[in-house]
Amino acid sequence: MILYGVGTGNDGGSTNHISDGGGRVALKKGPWTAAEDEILAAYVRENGEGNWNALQKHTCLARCGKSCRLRWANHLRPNLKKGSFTGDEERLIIQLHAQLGNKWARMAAQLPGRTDNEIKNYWNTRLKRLQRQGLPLYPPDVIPNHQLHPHPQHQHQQQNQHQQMYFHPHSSQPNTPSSSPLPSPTQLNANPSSSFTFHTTNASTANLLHPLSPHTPTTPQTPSQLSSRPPPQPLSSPLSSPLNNQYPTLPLFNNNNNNTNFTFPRPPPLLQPPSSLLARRYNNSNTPLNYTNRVSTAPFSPVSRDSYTSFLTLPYSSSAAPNTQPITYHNTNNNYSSFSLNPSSSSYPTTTSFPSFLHSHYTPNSSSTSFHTNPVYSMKQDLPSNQISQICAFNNVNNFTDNEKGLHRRSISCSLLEDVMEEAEALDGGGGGRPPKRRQLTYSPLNNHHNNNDNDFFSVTFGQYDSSENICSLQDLKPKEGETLEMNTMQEDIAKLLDWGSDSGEISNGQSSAVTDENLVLDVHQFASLFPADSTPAANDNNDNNNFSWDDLD
DNA sequence: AAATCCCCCAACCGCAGACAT
DNA sequence: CATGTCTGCGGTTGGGGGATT
Repeated sequence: MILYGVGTGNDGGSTNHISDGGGRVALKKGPWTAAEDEILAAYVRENGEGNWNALQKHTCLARCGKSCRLRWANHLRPNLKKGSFTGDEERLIIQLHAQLGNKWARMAAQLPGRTDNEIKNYWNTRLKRLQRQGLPLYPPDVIPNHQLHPHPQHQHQQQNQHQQMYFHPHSSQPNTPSSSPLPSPTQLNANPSSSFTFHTTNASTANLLHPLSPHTPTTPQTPSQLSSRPPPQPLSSPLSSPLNNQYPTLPLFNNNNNNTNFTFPRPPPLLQPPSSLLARRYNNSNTPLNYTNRVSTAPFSPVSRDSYTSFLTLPYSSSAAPNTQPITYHNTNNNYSSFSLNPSSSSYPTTTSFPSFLHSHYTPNSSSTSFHTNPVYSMKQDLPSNQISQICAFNNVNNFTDNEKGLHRRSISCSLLEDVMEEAEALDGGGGGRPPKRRQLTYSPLNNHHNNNDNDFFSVTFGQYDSSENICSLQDLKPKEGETLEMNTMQEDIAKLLDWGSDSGEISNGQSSAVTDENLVLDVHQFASLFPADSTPAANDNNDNNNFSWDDLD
């Protein structure tokens, strides 16, 4: 293993050293650079999520696996929403916190595009503010779960939470809509195609609250949980028995009305299970990932993931793409959800279902390219660094032929269908213990990568896009047998550029997602140094094709 | 203008569970 | 079954930057 000395310590980041066989690898800590983001994003596109430690081993990225996972999950993965929480989201967070407590990951599962870290930060900030103001954490209508159902094993924790929740209960103001720190309980957007509506009618509340949300923690979420957790409760009020504390009734902000509708964007259904179920064990070997030991694509592969989330995250995809063919959502008798997928190509999520932030920059065009001149640079001014990679990927897609796009779509369709089938198996099998191993589809155009780079969609994250001979694949960043000398040189270059980027290109405050123009350009140039333009004719082909060129960055 | 306070948020750390060997 | 590894989660920290003094 080659030691990449990328951590200089003078960029705000520090280094760790881990033992790696015969040598020690300097692992960088601290803020991420745009160059590192690109490497990470390219790797995930190529190999899917998981194997975070392998990432460190097989790329030039001198980051520990945990750091990579965090960076991907919080900043780079597709369809992340950025910016402040909306009123609806804030309401939902409060509601979920009352129900779940500090289960940030579960809360994040209910808030498409939001990360647990975001929610946690939001809540902690809010907590401090309300404590300082002496206001209660919850509106009077929201009764925290643990207050409804104290459990002996958690009394200590509950007591602490109680103290948090009502820091100065006697000084709190009445939570009128104007005085409450919480958003007023106005009706949310009740687009029937993209929202749930809660009819919180007394005793039936729990039965509505709970089953409607496939990710509600007391609902079995995974096949393994199906067997290990109690089945959904029958249609009776949880209040009917003091022993039944599983499904609390939550008045949902307005108990003046016995029939209050509460609507919020529908969370992704079971098709987007907790990553803890699916992201595990992609590759436990120390050998470089390849296409034979890779786990099937959906839903964590870069291909399926993009389409998957944009496709299924209805509140966003539907608004961004009114013409997108609908998928039918079934709330089945057993309170689990399923989808009906139209296997026809017309129902496949095309670029029209891309996140809205892309639409301002990216115009789907079946025959030619768009925003190809300085795709990264031109986008960056409006987008945080975590979206740059997506732009690049979409940019790439737009450079492919219709045939290639067709292959791409079929691949994703296979992935989606694969998931549906798998989910059906899981639900049907019930009680089967562990979820079945994810099927490895026998055909996927992605499996042709090692044979034909022309189909290498997502490996082309940076560099030139339409030259089949010079595609800058992440594969090229991996040490290959017989390429030791060359790769060493490349890795040294990367190490240098990262080191150098740390010294000069990275913004000083370490807020890695806020990449400055200079920083980004420098980072791109750093990559340009790895892929000399003179070896890639297309790179200099700054002409009719509008192909990306390093020269364009100047 | 300088100092201080506070908010925000990215990233790290430790722990626990799942899984492989 | 024991052990090691990997991953995810929740708690915490620390720096940047705006607001306030």
